[in-house]
Amino acid sequence: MTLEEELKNSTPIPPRTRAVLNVLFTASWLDCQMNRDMRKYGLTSPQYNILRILKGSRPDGLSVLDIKSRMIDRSSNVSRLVEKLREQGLVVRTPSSADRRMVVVTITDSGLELLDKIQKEVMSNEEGFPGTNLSEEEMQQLSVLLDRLRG
Amino acid sequence: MTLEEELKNSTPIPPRTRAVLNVLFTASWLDCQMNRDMRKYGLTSPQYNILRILKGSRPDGLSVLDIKSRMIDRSSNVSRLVEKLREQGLVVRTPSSADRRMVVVTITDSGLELLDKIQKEVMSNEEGFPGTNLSEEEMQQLSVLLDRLRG
DNA sequence: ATAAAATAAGTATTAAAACACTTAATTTTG
DNA sequence: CAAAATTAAGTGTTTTAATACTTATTTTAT
Repeated sequence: MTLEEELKNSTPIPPRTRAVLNVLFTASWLDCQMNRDMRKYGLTSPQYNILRILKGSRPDGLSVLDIKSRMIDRSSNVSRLVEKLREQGLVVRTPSSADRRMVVVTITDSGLELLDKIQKEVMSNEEGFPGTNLSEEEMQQLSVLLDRLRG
Repeated sequence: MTLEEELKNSTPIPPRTRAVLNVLFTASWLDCQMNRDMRKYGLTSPQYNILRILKGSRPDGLSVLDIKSRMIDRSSNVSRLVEKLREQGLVVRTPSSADRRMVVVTITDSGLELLDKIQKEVMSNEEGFPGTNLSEEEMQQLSVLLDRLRG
């Protein structure tokens, strides 16, 4: 379905505007799917995002600011999101002894298990996620265009 | 700047995941810019979106549900957004005589003026918006890939 | 014609985002 | 070394989003 069909637009949209709207619309569509999928596991999509980041920085963990700088949506309030994850036992907060302002956040075994389970069940599910619509090369091409769009 | 640089990712991300993250990240970046620009005019980005939709459906206007179906972010609460716009005199709500459940929303002259002003000042501003980073063909190519990604 | 189902809009409530502000610790500078 | 500036994390407050629910109207089915 093209963007014009999705947005029921009668008049054709100029290419640049169309590309911008399409990025926004596709992201909203993806986020909606992700939130729906994550919900089953008691997570929101930014919470999932944090777990994914922390998995990649094992076993050291990351400070709150480091997490923030790696997040997709940088306007998120990381302190509160981390606290929610901590309540569920998915991460641990360790005050840093080197710099006592800092707190190092680490993913727990339980958090890793949940993340692996989600990635196994959801991300690899062809229906639940953008699957075989684009080839691997086209996926790469898409990323190149997006990287360049941002300048 | 590539996504890996933006997200400070040490390990390379597989193409499919990278494309998905890239769409989400780029959209967040765009939305952030839009919100910053719209703010000067007393609008949020979904409010701007509604004005843009209503401009395209002059002079008939649209029902609340029709607006919703044309919006980028379909989870928005259109009733309340329309009410905000009405308070600012940018749209008018007219109860439909054919179906008294329906309300037809129309953009006012004042709304049109504001929209034109924004599009003139912001959207055409090369700095303020994704400008010449991609050629027109590449913009089209990007849209084609995104349309296909959604299936 | 009437009861049941469906639809449109709006609202109430809860959860989350946005934004500025506070506190505590560290670094810089004079 | 001490005061000022900077940095890290967290909190308070106001908006906004998400979800389910309510009301009014219209359509469908009996």
